Amino acid sequence: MTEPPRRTRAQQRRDTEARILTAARETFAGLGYERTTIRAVATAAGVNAGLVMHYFGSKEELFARAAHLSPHELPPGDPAEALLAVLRERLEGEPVASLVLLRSMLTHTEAADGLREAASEWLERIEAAIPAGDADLRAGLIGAIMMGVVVDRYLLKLGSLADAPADDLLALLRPCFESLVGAR
Amino acid sequence: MTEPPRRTRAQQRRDTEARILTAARETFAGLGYERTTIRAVATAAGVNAGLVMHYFGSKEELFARAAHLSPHELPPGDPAEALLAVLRERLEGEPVASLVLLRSMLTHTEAADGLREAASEWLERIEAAIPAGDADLRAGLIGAIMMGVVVDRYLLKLGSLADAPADDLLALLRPCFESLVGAR
DNA sequence: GTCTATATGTCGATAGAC
DNA sequence: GTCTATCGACATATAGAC
Repeated sequence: MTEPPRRTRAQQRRDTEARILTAARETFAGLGYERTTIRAVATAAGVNAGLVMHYFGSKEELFARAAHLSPHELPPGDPAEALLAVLRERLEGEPVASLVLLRSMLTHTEAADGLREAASEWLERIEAAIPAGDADLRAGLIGAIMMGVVVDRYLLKLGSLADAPADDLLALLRPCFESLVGAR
Repeated sequence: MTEPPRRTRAQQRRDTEARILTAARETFAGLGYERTTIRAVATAAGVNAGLVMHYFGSKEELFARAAHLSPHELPPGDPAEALLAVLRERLEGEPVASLVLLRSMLTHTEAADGLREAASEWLERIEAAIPAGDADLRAGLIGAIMMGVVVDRYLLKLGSLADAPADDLLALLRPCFESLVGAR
């Protein structure tokens, strides 16, 4: 009997799979679903295109795995401040995982669906925290605003949001959130 | 000599070209740049794919012609109310022409550039109307908010913005715009 | 576990018939 | 003015060698 290999085949597989997944996330986040090719992901991960297919089955499956994001909780306490805290997380470090879905949300149905699913649960909680009768509209606007700010800052860079300190943005947005959360 | 044709070749050409352009706008707005094919546009316009190429030269050129939008002015008077008036235009009728650029802004460089170009001129005017020292940030946030609301309402439909009356949305957004426009 | 070779499809673009 | 035919590039996905 020979020495057992220092890394088993299963370990090796998990390793390579993780490398592919990281490369996929970066490529999908950068180029969107249509423009990223299995070949490009494979090259970025240092493996062959066939191997990516062998592990993930299809491009669609690879995207689903790459786009899977852990749901974030809405902290307790004052609703406006809780929302600002969530937005702060999104604004302080570039959220690569979220960008996978955001980049393709307008051109790839599965991305839009995934985002809708994540958002609906989230919107419900915001609604529940808002006393007003038109809580759904207010929650929808809050969601649209947060989406717009993150998309502009990380993907679109239309204005000067890209380089601004998160604190400055949050300070300017606080009155907005307060008025949207506050009762009529 | 025979009777002159009721529609000259030039007229016919302008006619067909317009039909193609309309079909292109709808398809680009609905599917984005990558997923729309010349063939699909041609079929929607009732002509052959070769003819589209013959008239527009390339898919990129067709997109540029379809995406060309007329710049909108910022009305004079109170800045916050002026912005709300502009947003009202966007929220009352589905702006198909704008949606061509918006749909592809995250996945097609030319669309992002076109939007940036249109936005920069626009942001400058908003900045000029804002007294505060951090006018660029405030203007950037206003732009991001308007973008987020329009995208959610017409393309993403995450929440309940899609079916809401424009007046309700504008009423809820007024305090936001006022606080962003107002001096510190 | 990983790679090679290739089947299969679809796209943008070109050339030319009618 | 409009359509037919086709080329060449590149994609996903499959089958199987090593």
